[in-house]
Amino acid sequence: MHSPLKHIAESTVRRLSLYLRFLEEFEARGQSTVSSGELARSGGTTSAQVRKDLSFFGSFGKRGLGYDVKDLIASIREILGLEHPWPVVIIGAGKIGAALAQYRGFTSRGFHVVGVYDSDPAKVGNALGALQVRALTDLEADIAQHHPRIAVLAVPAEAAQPIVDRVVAAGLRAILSFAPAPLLVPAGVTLRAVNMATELEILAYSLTHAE
Amino acid sequence: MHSPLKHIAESTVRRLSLYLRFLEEFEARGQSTVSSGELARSGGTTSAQVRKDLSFFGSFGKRGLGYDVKDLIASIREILGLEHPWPVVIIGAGKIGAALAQYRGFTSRGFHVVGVYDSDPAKVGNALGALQVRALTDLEADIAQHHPRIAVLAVPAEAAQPIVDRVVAAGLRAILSFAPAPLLVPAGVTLRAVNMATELEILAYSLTHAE
DNA sequence: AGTAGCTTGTGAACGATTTCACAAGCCTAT
DNA sequence: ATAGGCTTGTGAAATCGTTCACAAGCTACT
Ligand SMILES: NC(=O)c1ccc[n+]([C@@H]2O[C@H](COP(=O)([O-])OP(=O)(O)OC[C@H]3O[C@@H](n4cnc5c(N)ncnc54)[C@H](O)[C@@H]3O)[C@@H](O)[C@H]2O)c1
Ligand SMILES: NC(=O)c1ccc[n+]([C@@H]2O[C@H](COP(=O)([O-])OP(=O)(O)OC[C@H]3O[C@@H](n4cnc5c(N)ncnc54)[C@H](O)[C@@H]3O)[C@@H](O)[C@H]2O)c1
Repeated sequence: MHSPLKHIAESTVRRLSLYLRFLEEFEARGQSTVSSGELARSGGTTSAQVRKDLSFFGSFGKRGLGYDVKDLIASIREILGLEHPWPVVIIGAGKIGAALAQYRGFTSRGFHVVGVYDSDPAKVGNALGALQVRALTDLEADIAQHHPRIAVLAVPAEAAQPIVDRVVAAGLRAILSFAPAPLLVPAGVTLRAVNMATELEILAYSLTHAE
Repeated sequence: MHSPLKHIAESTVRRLSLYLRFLEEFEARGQSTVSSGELARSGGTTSAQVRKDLSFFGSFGKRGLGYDVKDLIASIREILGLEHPWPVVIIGAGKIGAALAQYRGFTSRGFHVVGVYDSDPAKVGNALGALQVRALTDLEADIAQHHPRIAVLAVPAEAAQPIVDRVVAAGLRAILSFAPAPLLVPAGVTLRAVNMATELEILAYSLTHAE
């Protein structure tokens, strides 16, 4: 695998994550090799796209044969940085925060929720699966102790920016926010925002402008 | 507003949704006009981008002055198709389905949840805010009666494709899926998939490859 | 009425991403 | 050992999306 000096497009990284999912399905079905064409068909893209995406990081296939499923899984996991687990904190133990805290789809992919925090004393101590909601005041001390690498924000929009500032001050460098609020982070911190109303609005647009 | 014969990029539609949110904040603060530059600053983009995005749909501003906040809100709402409410069904009343069913951020933007469905008899009848979970067997009859336009899927991955087939057969043409499964829809149906593990994996990639 | 100061709307330039197309390479069969 | 059939890896071309840069147009002021 070369070290990618070039900047890699987000769309490429997103597709690698998709390929990984399909490869795991191929593996579960006992298929030992896969061609770029098969992978493309599962992912709704083209074989050239699959090969180009991989080519940014190295050369993983055998001409005439395709890719070894297990090897390619290992390679993509390494590219994405998934060879080791990522500890995650969730801030906001409301409806969506509670759902995320108990989501097995995170754990199974190596994202371990090490803490869930809420500012509401009525929520503190509640059990969420194996976890207990902790007081927001414990956040900094817990971060110093457990070194989570990613923060997931599930607080109301107006509470989001102060929380971002706190987790950044505490040393976190990656944030996934579900709050529909514009958030500012300093350079060097990656922020991703999932906005579900926007997703529905894109669907509304597509229905409105369908022929 | 011209009828956009040209295909509009998804990134443009997504930004329009964002602009709408900021415009509503400007309106709430009593600001009556806004320039493309101000809008750009809120949205983390450039003034040229804002103007270009709008220009695909017509000409909404006044040179030297900017945009009238109320007028632009109305125009963007019309572009996105938000002048009328959109009835939505949610399928799967588990943790994430329940959170979505009670999410006020949908209702406030014109997406009305008219039904929540689950195949588990133990869940049927449960209250979710003002709604009651209904049996999956009621789905087709309810769709015929209430004509929802959008289906939100919050069922386990392996249940997702059959549900997609059912809602498509029942006439729905837009689906938002939270299930991490590759889904096929016929031409003419828009499917969007939100994959939270992928979001975290993109963050893991960015942390892994940070200098 | 004319000027100064802003801001829009938009072709054209640029940059990024996707698609094309094919040489290179591997496997099997003869 | 060679041929045939496949599939990769990758420059080059094409397409798509963003940014630039400026003429056109509005308001306010004199
Ligand atoms: N419910 C959904 O389906 C959904 C979907 C998309 C986005 N969201 C967004 O996610 C966020 C949470 O939504 P929800 O439905 O879970 O709301 P909720 O009211 O159920 O939960 C919010 C939680 O955050 C806690 N909180 C408030 N301020 C806090 C702070 N400063 N620090 C820590 N915790 C704090 C509250 O005590 C509460 O427990 C909102 O921004 C919402 O817009 C929700
Ligand atoms: N919990 C999360 O935070 C989260 C986040 C992202 C994605 N997801 C995905 O969303 C989906 C639901 O997750 P969840 O955590 O809510 O799981 P869950 O087990 O709490 O809920 C799933 C619900 O779907 C119902 N169901 C199963 N088969 C069905 C069918 N054929 N028709 C209708 N209902 C059916 C079940 O009875 C259950 O109530 C899963 O695909 C999951 O991967 C969940």
